[in-house]
Amino acid sequence: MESTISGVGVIDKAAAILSAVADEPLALAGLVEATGLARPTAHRLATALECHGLIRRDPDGRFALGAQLLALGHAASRSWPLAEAANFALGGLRDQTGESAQLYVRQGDRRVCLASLESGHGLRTIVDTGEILPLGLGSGGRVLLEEVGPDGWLASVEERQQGVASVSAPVVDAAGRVVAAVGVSGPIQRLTRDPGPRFGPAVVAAAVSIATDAGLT
Amino acid sequence: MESTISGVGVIDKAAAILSAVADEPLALAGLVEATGLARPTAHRLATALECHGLIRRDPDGRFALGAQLLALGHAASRSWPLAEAANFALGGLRDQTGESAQLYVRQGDRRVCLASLESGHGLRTIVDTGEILPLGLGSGGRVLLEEVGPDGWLASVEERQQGVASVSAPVVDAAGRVVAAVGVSGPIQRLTRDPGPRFGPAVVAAAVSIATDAGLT
DNA sequence: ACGTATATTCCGGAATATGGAATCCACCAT
DNA sequence: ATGGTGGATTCCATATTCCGGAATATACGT
Repeated sequence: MESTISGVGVIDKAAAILSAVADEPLALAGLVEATGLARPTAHRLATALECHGLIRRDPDGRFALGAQLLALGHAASRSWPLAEAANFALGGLRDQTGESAQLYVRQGDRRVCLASLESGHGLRTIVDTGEILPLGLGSGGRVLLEEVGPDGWLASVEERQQGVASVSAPVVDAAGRVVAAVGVSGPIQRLTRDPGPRFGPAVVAAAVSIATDAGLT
Repeated sequence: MESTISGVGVIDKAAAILSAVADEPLALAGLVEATGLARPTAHRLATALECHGLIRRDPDGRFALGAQLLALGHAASRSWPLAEAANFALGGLRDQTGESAQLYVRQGDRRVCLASLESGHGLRTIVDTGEILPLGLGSGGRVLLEEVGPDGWLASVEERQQGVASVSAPVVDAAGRVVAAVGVSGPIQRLTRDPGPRFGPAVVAAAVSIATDAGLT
């Protein structure tokens, strides 16, 4: 029976419960449907998670993500050397380009925003820390899939969102593995339909700077 | 055999691993010491959590909090009606008082910051969303312990941090239970050593407004 | 090349999670 | 009040799953 993905069944189920509940608060019946677990099992695990603050009950009694996850998320970004290093370099990148700058890491078949600084313009792209975006769409995602051009950067225009363009570059570790993607994004009006040549070099420089500052050498 | 606190042993252990790792990245040996688990058990559970992105390995191979926790933390604050309502009311409170404004909820024997807006002053208190503070110290924490004065607010001076004072009020649900604490905080120089009378009414008003907007009636 | 410290895997035994069925509860309509 | 319905919650025997001592592998320093 190799139906367990992590080697520990209970943890697979708990993770399934958390991501089911992450989409929207769910009553027990909804949780059962979303996870495929038996009703007593879903209930037992959800209440167990509730004991540890990973899940809470909303005013209607439905299961929702708990306060402990806020604390852990905060601690997670604090403990990430990459995020510390990035916040400095992203500041420079934003000031230099005048556009919003973000850092993404891969998480399974998606990407998570590790750090984000917003442009001062009224019209700007907004991505929150912790936000999830697809891997295949947008320059940041495709950089994480190792699709990089010969100049070390990759540009995309209206792939993920209408009217938005972006330029990203990989942050690589000593072994050459892509560990993150830095990028700037903004409206086509300012970035134009071919933003690569104009923003690429600055983005690549920021990526190198982040890798150095984070000690990936 | 009542050694299990949530009813599901594996979840207790996984939660212990997460909070151990939240303090600082740990090698397996450190994880064993911090949790009291057997080495193989700690390893198996940690790698299982790693499969789901709740834990990652830092460049030195130690266990640290994973990217999925950022995503879940973000989703958690999104799904919190209280946080939505608070961000509006906190803005008003900050503009009205000129000081930093925060919302806390209780999480076990601590409190977690659900939302935070910072004062425009150069000298100001800074608390991040997701940050953890003690329950017993500071007006916000003590409000969560139901210690409220007759006027509906509570002030504290230099309890938690030197030079800082704060005034907080409880957000109560329909049943009268305290579900959160709103407050303003800032340096004694501006708040004085008796900030209650000056800020209390505005804080109480914000608390009521949050309760209403969040649908707690 | 050797020794040490650490991480990782193995595997039999035993505690633990499982889920069908029964129970309880809140709410609504009669 | 009373019966009925849709949910959540608890029970419990069973088998599955997890546990952890011991063996092994790996990385690192000398």
